[in-house]
Amino acid sequence: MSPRAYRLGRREADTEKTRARIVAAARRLLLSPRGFAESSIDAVAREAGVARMTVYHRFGSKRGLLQGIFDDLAARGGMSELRDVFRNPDPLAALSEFISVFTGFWTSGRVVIRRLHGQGVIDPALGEALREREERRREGLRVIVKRISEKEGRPRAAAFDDAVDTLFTLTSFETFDSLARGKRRPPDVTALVHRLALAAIRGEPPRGGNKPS
Amino acid sequence: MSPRAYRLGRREADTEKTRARIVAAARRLLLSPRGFAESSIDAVAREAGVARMTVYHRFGSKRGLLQGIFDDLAARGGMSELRDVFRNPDPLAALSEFISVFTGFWTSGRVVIRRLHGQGVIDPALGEALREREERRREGLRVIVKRISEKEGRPRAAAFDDAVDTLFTLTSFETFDSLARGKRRPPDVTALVHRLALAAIRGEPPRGGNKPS
DNA sequence: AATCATTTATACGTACTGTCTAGCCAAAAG
DNA sequence: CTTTTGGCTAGACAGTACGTATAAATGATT
Repeated sequence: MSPRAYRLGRREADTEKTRARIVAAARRLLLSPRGFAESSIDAVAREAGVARMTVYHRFGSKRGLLQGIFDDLAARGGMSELRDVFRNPDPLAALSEFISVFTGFWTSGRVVIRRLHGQGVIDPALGEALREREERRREGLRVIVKRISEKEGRPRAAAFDDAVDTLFTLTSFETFDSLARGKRRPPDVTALVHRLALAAIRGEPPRGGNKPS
Repeated sequence: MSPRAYRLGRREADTEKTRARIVAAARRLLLSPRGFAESSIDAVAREAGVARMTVYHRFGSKRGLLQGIFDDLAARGGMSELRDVFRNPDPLAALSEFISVFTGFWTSGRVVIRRLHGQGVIDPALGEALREREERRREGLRVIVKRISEKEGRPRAAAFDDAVDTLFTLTSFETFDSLARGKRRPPDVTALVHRLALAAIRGEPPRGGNKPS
């Protein structure tokens, strides 16, 4: 009747290893040209050298597995550097670093992130989960923009949201994925985005009488 | 043996009607909250009041159906106005109109386009088909940027590709979809994008010594 | 040695895609 | 009017995938 006390102890390391193996296998399959088509739970389990049921025990569902992959990417992909960014006293420099960090992150898991985002559009629940994680990026940008406007003294009201949302868009994966093509390497993308970002926070109205109709 | 000559004549109108009914039904289902989950071929056929086999006869596969939906959107969504845009002698004004036309297009089919793009990421073949259709947008921007640089005399070499790709990104569905949130209506998005677009073609280097690291 | 959590093996149920075949129907061709 | 043609339909089938249920095997913990 009374359950006996039981801690995993040494076993915990093993279970973490299987979990990692599954995530790694899924990531590998997601990278393949056929992408999602090859990433059935069955295929992932085989690639990881594990039974199909184990995947369900660890992640509950395919959705859970995909969320696990994303979190794994975020953990490895240099997101930890964000702490340092906000320690920078110069907010404009912080913005620069912020952009660099995310360019790096998108680069590190480009194909996988692209597929995850795609699936996030198809599966509303997964999309919501991914969007939740992205909101931290927006929150970070709010802090930076606030500091900039305090320092430079530009307190226009609606302009604040415009600046934040614009920067959020400019630092999004989709923008990166669209710009990083042809001969343009990640640092070049960073430079491009940086220029646009400065234009966005400068907030000057268009001159020359070419108002959008 | 020798097949008799046969033209559809009046029947053609009927077949076009069924085709339209199927596309409309699919679009309707794609709009529903559950989105793709409810858009099985079977469900589409039922919604259109048509047999499942008919859908296969018309579109060949689910992929074909989705391509059909996209083409249908482009045909209805004001893409025809693009002709007029390029008749505008002032290239900067043309750019303005170009942005407006696409903001309008993205607005008109926002949810459906979002789901199609998502599926385009999952299904490489569909993705290629969609990308092909998008290349016309890039081509149009090349023309506009060329005219601008001729008029304003800014012949920097690499800057040309940068300007085109940046404008392509700024006028993409993803940018629109990211910016059009909260209280921001489509015209506001147009204005935001327009400002950034001008910054992009102006091509000034960032000042103030905040180079991206 | 008893207990517990992880992992496995196997079988089901359900849903969807895509193919095939045979047949129905109305418009076109003769 | 009769025959032909092509779009549409009906039903069955194979293949694949997700998710669930159940019982059992494994090996560390107590």
